[in-house]
Amino acid sequence: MPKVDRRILKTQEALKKAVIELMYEKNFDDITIQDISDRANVSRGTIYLHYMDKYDLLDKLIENHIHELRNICVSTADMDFINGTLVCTEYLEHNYSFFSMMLASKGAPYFRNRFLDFLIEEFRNEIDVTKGKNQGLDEDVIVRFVASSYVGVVEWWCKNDKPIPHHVLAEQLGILLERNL
Amino acid sequence: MPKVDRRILKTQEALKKAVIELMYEKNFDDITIQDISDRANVSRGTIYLHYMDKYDLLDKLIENHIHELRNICVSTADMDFINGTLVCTEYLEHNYSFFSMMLASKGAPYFRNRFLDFLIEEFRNEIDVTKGKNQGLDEDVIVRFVASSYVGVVEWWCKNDKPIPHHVLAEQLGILLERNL
DNA sequence: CACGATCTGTTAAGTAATGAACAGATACTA
DNA sequence: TAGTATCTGTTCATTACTTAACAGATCGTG
Repeated sequence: MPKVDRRILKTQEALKKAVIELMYEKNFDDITIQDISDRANVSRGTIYLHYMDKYDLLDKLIENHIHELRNICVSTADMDFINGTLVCTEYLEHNYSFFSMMLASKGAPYFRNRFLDFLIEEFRNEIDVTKGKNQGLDEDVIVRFVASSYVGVVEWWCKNDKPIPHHVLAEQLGILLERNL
Repeated sequence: MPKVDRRILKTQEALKKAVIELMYEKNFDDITIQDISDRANVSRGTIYLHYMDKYDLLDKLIENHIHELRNICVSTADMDFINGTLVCTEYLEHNYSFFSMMLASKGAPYFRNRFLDFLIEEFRNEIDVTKGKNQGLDEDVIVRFVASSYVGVVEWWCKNDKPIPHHVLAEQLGILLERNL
């Protein structure tokens, strides 16, 4: 790892934080590059040193989180579903402002789909339709079934402002995943 | 005003914030330049672009706040004591982490004295021993009397974790100042 | 429609911050 | 005591960010 300059990390952090904050306040399409640079306290031109435009910035922001989740899946591959999911919900908890904004706000179907695709891809590695409880079922069907329910539950959790602690969420989701995979 | 580069403001902000945070955790003498640069997420060498050493940094930090308080005194010169003091306590409230750290921590007599000197200087402008209720009193005595009591009350307020809202503090201090000046 | 205002994306020149290195100071400890 | 480790203050070349300016796009309003 070539170790990136801390200035790069700082401005990118500031920009991402600014976007999240602004998305709480207005629709993404109504957010201007100037809004973002003002909020992040960064020169407007600097944004273009890192991103093509505001859509690219949002993209990278989303992609980062998906990437992190993917890493978590790799590192928890040998855990059971409850403990593996616990690591995931810890990540959700820790980045709650992002996920709740992306899932609870009306105008963000883009992330929901991106999240769903990621989960489908992950669960496809878990499923085995040649033996066990899912023998004979269609892989596409069962994968889609589980991924959709997972997104739905996380959506519910975010939209309702964390009605249960994240570790309880992990436990319950873990049980349900265990039952279906 | 030549308008300073926002990078300068950002690093100075980060450094000041870092010092305040660290002073909650340990004695100022035990804080190293490295601690500060690490906490502020700034390169160590950068500190020396702005300050001579950590004592200079602390000095400037204190001086900034005294300077702001002085400006407040100028801008409130034509208000009565209650409303004028309200603007001051708003400033205390807004920078509570700084003032409480500086006044409530054991090892910070330096700021207390700096604050006292500032108040003496300010009250000297207010006092008139040639007429009114203080006619015949010694200027040094009355100025010192009022300034000491002011510091004492603010110290009490900080050490006891804001036992009353700042505007109540302002009102009561205003009455007491009115009575003595 | 024309207008003023605002936003965009890009450029250029200047400035601040960076990481890495350095010798010297100070402190711990074996 | 020597040896190790950490901190300091400074330097240097490189990089990222800054401001200011620019023309062109978009938008709402008279």
